Amino acid sequence: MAEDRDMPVIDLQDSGKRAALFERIRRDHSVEIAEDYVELIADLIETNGEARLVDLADLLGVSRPTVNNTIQRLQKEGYVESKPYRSIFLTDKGRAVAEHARQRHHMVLDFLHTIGVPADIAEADAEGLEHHLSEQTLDCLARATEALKKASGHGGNQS
Amino acid sequence: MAEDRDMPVIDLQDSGKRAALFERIRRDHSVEIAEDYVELIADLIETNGEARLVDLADLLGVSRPTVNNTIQRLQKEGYVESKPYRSIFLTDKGRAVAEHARQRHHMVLDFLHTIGVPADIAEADAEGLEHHLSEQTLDCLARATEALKKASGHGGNQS
DNA sequence: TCGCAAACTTAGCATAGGCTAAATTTATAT
DNA sequence: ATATAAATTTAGCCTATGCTAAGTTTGCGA
Repeated sequence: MAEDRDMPVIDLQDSGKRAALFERIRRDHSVEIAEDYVELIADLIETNGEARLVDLADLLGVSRPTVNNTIQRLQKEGYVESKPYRSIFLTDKGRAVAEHARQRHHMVLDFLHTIGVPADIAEADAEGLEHHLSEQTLDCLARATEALKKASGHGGNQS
Repeated sequence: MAEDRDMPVIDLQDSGKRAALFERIRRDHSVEIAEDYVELIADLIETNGEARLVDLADLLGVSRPTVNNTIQRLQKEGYVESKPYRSIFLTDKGRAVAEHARQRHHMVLDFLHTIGVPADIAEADAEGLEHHLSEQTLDCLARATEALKKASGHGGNQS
């Protein structure tokens, strides 16, 4: 009744559900960059005392104007604060996001190391994975990591 | 020597390495959509006998013109073939990508289920995660999944 | 067969993120 | 104190992905 054509076997009635998944992916993309920036700004402030545009550009591997653009967006969205020609600071919102991102990053990394992924590959993959984990999954991942550590811990190392 | 300013504590010498990670992320984005489309086209062909633009649009939750645009890009890049006003087919290259994507999808889903993520959340997260796993990590993930199944299932349902 | 509805395409627009080149501001060093 | 270098911003461009509205084409049913 919902389909006028030839009633395909695939679940087109449920397309709304499936579509929602992809919608989340698209939404996530806009958040990913915010997280990467904010996390990096937090790192820079912690280690350097301040976050300069030029350092962000170098570390992210993009041009200065690109960073400038993004910082202005992040400022509009309330993650960062900065006055013209001055360095960049996090808002409370930004700090919260950075903290959260860092936790996820560490957890993913810990997991990847535990399952035997070489450090450099783990670093690279974590960067991509960390933005796509729900709280639920993060939770389960932590438990699984513990389980695996215990399992391999007192028997020895897995190959 | 490399830094003219005040020699920050963070590893700016190594910014090239870090930048490369983010570069990969950015590159991945353009591939993600291709994979999603191609995977879905394969599904539709398998279940319906053909992949229509209108079904892709419904399932992806985007407008028809958007699908049309993307299909034209994918055609230029050699993943799909289609003549005007006709349905969409995969090239060999497209089929290979679809197969690969599907394998990763199943593996990620299997893993998430194994660590106890509820099915609907697993579906949603898998959609985001599956594009960011290197071969190495995929391999380790498969082994970890087996290990966890064995550990938790040795009284139960494991084949 | 021929009209109408569904499917597809085109046109025109918006936003995000990328770039280079050219201002502009800030900071430094002589 | 001021020229110059470094950092930041502005301007203008590009591509990808999204949208709506308005054409085309296809194909089905009366």
